[in-house]
Amino acid sequence: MASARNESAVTVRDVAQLAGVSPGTVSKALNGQGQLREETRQRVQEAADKLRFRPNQVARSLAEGRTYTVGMLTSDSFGRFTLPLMEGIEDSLGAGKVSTLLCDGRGDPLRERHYLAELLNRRVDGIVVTGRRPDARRSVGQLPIPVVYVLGRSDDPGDLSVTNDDEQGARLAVEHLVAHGRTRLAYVSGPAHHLSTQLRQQGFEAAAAAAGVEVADVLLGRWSEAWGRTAAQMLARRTGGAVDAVFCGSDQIARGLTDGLREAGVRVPVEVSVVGFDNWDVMAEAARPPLTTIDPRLVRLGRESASRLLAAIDGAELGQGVVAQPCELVIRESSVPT
Amino acid sequence: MASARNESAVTVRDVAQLAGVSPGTVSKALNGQGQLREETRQRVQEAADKLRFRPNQVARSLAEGRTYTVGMLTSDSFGRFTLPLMEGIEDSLGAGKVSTLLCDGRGDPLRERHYLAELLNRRVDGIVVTGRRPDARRSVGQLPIPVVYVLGRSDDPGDLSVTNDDEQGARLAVEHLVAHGRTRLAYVSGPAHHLSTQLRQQGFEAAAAAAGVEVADVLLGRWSEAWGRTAAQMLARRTGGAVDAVFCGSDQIARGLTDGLREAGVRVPVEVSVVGFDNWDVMAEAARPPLTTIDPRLVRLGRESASRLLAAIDGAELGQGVVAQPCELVIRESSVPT
DNA sequence: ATGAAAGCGCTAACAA
DNA sequence: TTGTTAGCGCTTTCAT
Repeated sequence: MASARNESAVTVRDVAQLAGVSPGTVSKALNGQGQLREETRQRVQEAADKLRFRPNQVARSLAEGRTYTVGMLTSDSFGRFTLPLMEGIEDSLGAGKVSTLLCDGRGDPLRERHYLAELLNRRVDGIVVTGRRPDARRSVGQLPIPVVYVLGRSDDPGDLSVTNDDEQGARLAVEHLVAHGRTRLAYVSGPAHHLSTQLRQQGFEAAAAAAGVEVADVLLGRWSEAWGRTAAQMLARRTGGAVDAVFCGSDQIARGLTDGLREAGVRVPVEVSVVGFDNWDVMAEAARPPLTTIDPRLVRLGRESASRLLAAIDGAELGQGVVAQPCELVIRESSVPT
Repeated sequence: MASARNESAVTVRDVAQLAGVSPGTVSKALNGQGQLREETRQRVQEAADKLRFRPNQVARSLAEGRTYTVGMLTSDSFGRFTLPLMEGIEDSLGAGKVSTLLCDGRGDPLRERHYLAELLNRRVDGIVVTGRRPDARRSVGQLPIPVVYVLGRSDDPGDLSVTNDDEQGARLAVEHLVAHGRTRLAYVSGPAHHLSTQLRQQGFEAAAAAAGVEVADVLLGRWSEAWGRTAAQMLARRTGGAVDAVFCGSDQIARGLTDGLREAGVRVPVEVSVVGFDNWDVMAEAARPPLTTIDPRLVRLGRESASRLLAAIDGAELGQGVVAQPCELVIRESSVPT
C-alpha cells in the first residue's frame, strides 16, 4: 500500500553506486564529515546532483537523534502580535537550518496538551510558546527539551520568558513628552487587570515623578478605538489645559483619542501631545496626525527567543526568569508641536 | 555525542517486554491494526501508559513512508490575511492528525526555492501555498506531492487554486445597495493592476447593469485609509446626490471614505451608503458608522484548501483550475439608512 | 582515505 | 491471535 509516489526514491545507495563508493562515504562527502579526498567528495557531489538526490531528512533525524525542528505553540490563537514574532523566530531558526512546526493552542488547555504531546512525539528539538500580551500564562511544565516563552511570560519563574520591557517603554514615552515641554500628563489604557496595563502605568508614574511633572489623569478601559474616543471626551471636558499630553496603552486607543480630541476641537499635537504603544503601522500611520508610539520590537523579540532556544538545543544553559527587552520610541507627528 | 536528553527513550521494545508481548504486537495494539485480543490490547495500553511511552513519530514516518506533515509556504511573507487562512488550514489538518511545517517565502524566489527543497527533503505529504491577495503567483512547478494554492492563485492552470469569488462578492454588495433603494453607485478601490481590483470592478459593473442602476463613478487608487479620505473629497465635491452609494475595495478604504464623507458634511448612510470588503473587524467595527462589508470567508478558504489537500494525499484526484468560493455579506450600519 | 556493519524505533508481511 | 523477520534511508563507529 504505502505511498504510491515513490518515483523519486533516490537513496544514498544509488548515489554510492554511481560514484563508485560506499554509502558511508556518500554520507561523509555530502555532510562534510570525516577525512575524504577532495576528488572523491566531488565525484559524490556530482553523482548526487545528477540523480537529483534528496537526502531523506526523516531517516537522517532517526539516525542522528535530532530533528532540526522546533515547535511553535501559540497560547491564545494567532493574533496580530503573532505575525512579527513568527517572522523573528523564523529569522533565527532559518539561519540554523531548523524548521518550525506550527501549533495553535487557541487558548484551549486540552488542545494545547494534545499539541504538546504531538510535538514531543515528533521529537522536536525545542519549543517556543508565544502569547499575545505580556500577561502570564501557565507553564507547560518540565519537558525533556528546552522551552522558551515569548511575549506572554510563563507563571513558573524557573522557565525562561523573553518579553518587551513595558515599564521602560512607558518611561520612554514620558521622557519624550517632558522633553517637549509637556507637564500635565494623562495615561489612557486597557483593562486594569492586564499586566501590560499595570506595567505601563508603573513606568508612566515613575517617570513622571522622576521628571517632576504632574500625573493629571489615569483612565483605564478597553483596548479599543471606541474607548479612546470616549476617553477623549472625558479629557476634553476638563477645562482648558488641564492635560497637555496623553500616553496611551495602545495605538488603537491613541487613534480613537486623537479622533475624539480633534472632533472636540482640541488640536493635536499643539494643545495636547499623544503617544501610543505598539507601533502598529496600520493604526499609527492612518491616524491623524500619525502617531508617535512605543515600538515593542516584536520581530527582534522573536529572533532573540529563537536564538536562545537554538543555543540551548546546542547544549548551552537556557537561563530562567523574565528577560525584558527594551522598547523603542518612534516619533511621528502626534507628539511634536511644530 | 548525539542528544544528551535520552532520558525518556522508552521504545516499543520496553513496552513489549513489560506487557509480555512482542514489539510487533505493541505496534498493532497501539494503532488498532490487525486482529488482537481485547485483553492483550489493554495490557499493552497499560504498559505504554505506565512507561509514559511516546511513540517516535520519526521512526514511524520512516517505516510508513508518510510523515503526516504538510508544508505551508507563504508567497509574500505573513500578512494579515495569512492568519485566518492558517486557522482554517489548521482546522482541517488537525482533524487529520497532520501537522504544519511553516515556511515564510517573503516574496523572495531564492528563499522560496530553498524552502521548497527543505520541505521535499523532509518528505512532507503535501504543500499549501498561500498568497495574500487573489492575484496570481508563479507556480512552484511539478512536484511529487500534491500542492494547493490558496487565496493567491497559481499562474499554471494545471495547478489547483482555491480562492474567494471577488466578482460574486461585488455583486452581493451592489444587490444589497440596490435593494435599499440606491441607484447611483460608485466604486472606490485599490491599484488598477491588482486582479482583485479588476474582478471586483467587473462584478460591480455587471451587477449594476443587471439591476439597471447607474455607475456614477469609478475611482482607483491605493489600499489605504488616506486614499479613502481623498476619494471622499472627490465624491463630495460633486453636486448633491450625484452618488448615493459607494462600494469600496477594502475596509480600509471604506473607513477612510466614511471619515472623509462625515467631515465633508455628508451623512452616512442617510445620504450615501457605504459597503466595504474584507470584514476586517478592527477596521469595520471601529469605523463610524460600523461598516457593512463583504466577507471573503478566509477561514473557510483555508479549511477547504487543506481538506482538498488531505484528500489528494489519500489518493483522491486533486483537480485543477481556480475554485472560487462565495463571499458573504455582513450588514452593519454604514449601508442601511434607518 | 574508504568500506563494512550495526543500529536509530517503528511497521508490515509472513510464519507459526 | 501473536511472534519473527526484514526493512525504511541514513549516520557512525570500527576495521582496513
